[in-house]
Amino acid sequence: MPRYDAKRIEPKWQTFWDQHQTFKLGSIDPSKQKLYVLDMFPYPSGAGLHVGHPEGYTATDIVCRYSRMKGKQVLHPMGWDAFGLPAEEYAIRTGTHPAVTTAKNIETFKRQLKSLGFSYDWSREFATTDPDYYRWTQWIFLQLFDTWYDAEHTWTGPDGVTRTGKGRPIAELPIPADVASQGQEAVRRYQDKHRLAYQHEAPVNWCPALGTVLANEEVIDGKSERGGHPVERTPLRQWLLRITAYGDRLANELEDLHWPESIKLMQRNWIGRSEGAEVDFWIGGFGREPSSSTSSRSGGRESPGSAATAQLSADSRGESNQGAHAPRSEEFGEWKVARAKTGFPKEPSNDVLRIYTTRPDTLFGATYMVLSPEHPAVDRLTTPEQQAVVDAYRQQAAMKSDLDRTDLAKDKSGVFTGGYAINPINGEQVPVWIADYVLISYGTGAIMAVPAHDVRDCEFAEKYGIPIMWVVEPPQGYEYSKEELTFPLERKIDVLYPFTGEGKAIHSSIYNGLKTHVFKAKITNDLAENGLGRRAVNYRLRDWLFSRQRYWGEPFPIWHELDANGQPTGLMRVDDEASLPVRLPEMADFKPTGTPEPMLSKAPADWLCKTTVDGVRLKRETNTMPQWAGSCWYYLRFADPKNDQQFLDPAIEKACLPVDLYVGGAEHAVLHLLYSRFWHKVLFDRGLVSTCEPFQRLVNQGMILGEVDENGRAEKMSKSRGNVINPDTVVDEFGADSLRLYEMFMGPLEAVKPWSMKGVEGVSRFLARVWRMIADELHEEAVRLNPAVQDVPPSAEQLRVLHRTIKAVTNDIESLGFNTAISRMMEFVNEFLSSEVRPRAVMDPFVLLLSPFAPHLAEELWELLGHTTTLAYEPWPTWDEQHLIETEVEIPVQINGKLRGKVKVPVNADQPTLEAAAKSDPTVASQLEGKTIVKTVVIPGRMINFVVK
RNA sequence: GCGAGAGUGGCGAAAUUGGCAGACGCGCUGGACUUAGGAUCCAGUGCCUUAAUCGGCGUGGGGGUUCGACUCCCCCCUCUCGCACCA
Repeated sequence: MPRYDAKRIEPKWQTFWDQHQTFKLGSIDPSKQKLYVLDMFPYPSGAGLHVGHPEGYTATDIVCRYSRMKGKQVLHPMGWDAFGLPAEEYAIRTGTHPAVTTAKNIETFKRQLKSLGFSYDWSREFATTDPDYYRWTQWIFLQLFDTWYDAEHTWTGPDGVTRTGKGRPIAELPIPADVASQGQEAVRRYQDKHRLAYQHEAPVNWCPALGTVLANEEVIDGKSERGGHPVERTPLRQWLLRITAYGDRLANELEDLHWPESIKLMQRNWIGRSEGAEVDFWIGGFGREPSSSTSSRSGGRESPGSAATAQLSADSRGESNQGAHAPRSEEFGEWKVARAKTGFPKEPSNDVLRIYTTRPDTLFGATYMVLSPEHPAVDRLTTPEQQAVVDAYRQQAAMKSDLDRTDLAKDKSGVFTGGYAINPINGEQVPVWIADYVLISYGTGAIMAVPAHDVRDCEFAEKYGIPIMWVVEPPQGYEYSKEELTFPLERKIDVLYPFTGEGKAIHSSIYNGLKTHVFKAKITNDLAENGLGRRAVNYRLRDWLFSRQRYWGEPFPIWHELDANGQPTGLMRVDDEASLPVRLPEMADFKPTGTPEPMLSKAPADWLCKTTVDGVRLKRETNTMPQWAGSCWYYLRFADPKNDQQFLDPAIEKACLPVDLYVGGAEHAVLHLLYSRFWHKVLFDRGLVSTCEPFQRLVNQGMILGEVDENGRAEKMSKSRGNVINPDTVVDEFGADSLRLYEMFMGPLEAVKPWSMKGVEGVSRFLARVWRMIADELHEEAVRLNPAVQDVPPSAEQLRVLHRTIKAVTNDIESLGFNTAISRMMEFVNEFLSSEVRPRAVMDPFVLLLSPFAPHLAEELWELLGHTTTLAYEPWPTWDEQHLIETEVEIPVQINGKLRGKVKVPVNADQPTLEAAAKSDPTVASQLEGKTIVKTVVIPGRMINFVVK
């Protein structure tokens, strides 16, 4: 009994909290302050809890327990992100239904979390796989399906900021007259094209072994992240969510969030907004008069500023080709005149190639164009002579995954289509190539190539002997250093390299001499005025591929209409709200179909098909949603988890949201955290939530590495390295309080830190010392107070130590500096263990300070100190500066900035007193001997410095 | 390559606005109590020098600002993370 015994104490209090529902949050009182503290809920894997989980969970638990004692209403829930591939993979191997595996894993996780004493309100627990939850996931999908993005709509948000662009009900989508005139079906198809949730056919990463498409981030080096199976590119009709519509708002509204700058930056980069211009290059009725070849051009390589480039000035080049292509030049002139009248069309017409560029100021340097191999104009442009190579190249490109295509270690490749286009700014003919370094999914899928001022274009032009034309003069003093030729990676281009910076325009006709940024604005304007171009914004962000061919995910609440032959018409119906959830059908066979046909296509016919009352045959959508769907909105449901009338009561939403503190790993920086923000904004636009952003403050806990090895290095924990620490064994050996305290004591929450079992022992010893400070360890039979704990008034020094500790611990918790908070409590204990008398008036508040960190031990000691209720809602101790005042302080004495001694002086000693005291110090005196004091710097109560010669 | 962050004892780490570098813990050394110690307690512990003081050197390296720099400025090195043909 006498020793500190976590095994006895911890289950006792865990049972107590359960039975008393100590941490259940009832209805919210709007007059009291609320605090919503959220952990990223775990995927309940078969491996059980990892020591990384309790790191963030302990941090939030400390904040919650502290905040409750400060009188706040704390919402602190926990649940399970339980859909996903691992359970389904396990089902394929063993035949165990994913629901069974999932339930078992949740049970393990819950037992483990409970054993750590976290103060979750377990009455709010749910899993994303619960039909009562995914019912509303499906419902939110229907909201996305029912929404279109009105990019013109201007409105003012709750923050007073005026924004442009808002999601609106599809019923409010204006239908163009020509569509409306074609009847109801045309209108429906038009609407379907504008929904935030839409279907689109595109090449995707298809993994036959896993039987599903994968997101780009789930594919590594052309193989699946899970299992290392090959991934193919296959065009498939898939569901996409129009996240790109929200690109601007997702980027801009990061600004005011209390998030780590690195995460904000990652999101901005991921969204990748760029500004530039779209420009139409004229191709006319191409194919009639293929140009002889590029060799007719002055195909030599020019160096910057050489005579060769001057000779290729816009005018002379125009003339040199005049003869060979006179008819086309005339037509071009006519086209240009027409364009000036009609303006720049919304969609590119068939007689142009529309390109996107961020450097319209380099238009005069465009010596060729590149289309992505999938570009629809390739067929029209390709000449008969080039048809074979073009076809071969396109086929080869189609086989490559995105990752293969973007692999920098590979050479650039491409083929000439035989076709030419005319540069609208100078009437020059430029050859049109196809190359897979141009992606169909970005911009317009076509570029103007300016090898003099773009690294990639330069490499390509070098390889294929395409002329290079300098149109930007680098600023004075710019050095054409050879090293900058390095691209990609270690490969050198040793002839010429591009200048990609800003400078002054050359060889650019009337624009010569303009600075880059001025030129950009001016030419964009000029192009727009002549209907040849327009300002444009692009994003690296792609629409979110939202469907998977797995079983273990949310079914879509969507039906496809079938025609008389049983073929889909492309028209859809939705399940009405009352019929949700669309439950997963029971299935016995989890083997992948082996084709891109979704698993659910093997579902029973009564689930798959039905006929409407008006006789239309319908077939269910058989894709399921990705795992991210459930985690996109779980933080909302926690506020109102049992509501079976709506996904979230608006009054409760206003009272509980947004999340005030969100803690989790940085690995979700551009996935979950971006997807959630997107959904939240859609829900906001549709009036379903009242804030623009879901997570006010975000903190990323740092990864916990394995123990430092003999080389002084620490590596990631992994099964293969055999350095994984199981929280269960730590709890078993040292107790939950020790594990919690250790994980907080290791270092700053956000830092990457190595594990140390010795360190756990250390904090465990500290807790034993706390126990000994208050409990009587010498008494063998019963738990008793240590005789040193007495009902006597504390000394001034004891009060000083107490109040210093209260102040430090309070401030440290506020700033999430848990490691230093713990060290302050250690100092307190070191102090009082050597004290014969430990006044109860000092021990009581100390136990309260300790309670957020080591709640089991604290409750036990609180009881031992004679209290009869839980300390969970005891007022947090406050400090009084009065007690912190010291009468005497030790002041460092420096000579020329070097510490030479220390003197004790009264705290309010004036400068002369201080100087005299300092000079009386023997060491200082001897150092000053024979020297002149030139200056004396005194910071009262801080330090004194003699400057001597 | 681009972007972000970080380099402090043997190890994990502390250090308000520039003001005593190394709090706290681990480890180590010596001692006490012990049949025993992986329990507990006491003392010491940045490095060099010293019997001990004194002294000298110390926050990745080099320069600078200042009475005074882990902290601010410039250059360089190393490590970690993220992105990686987005025109």
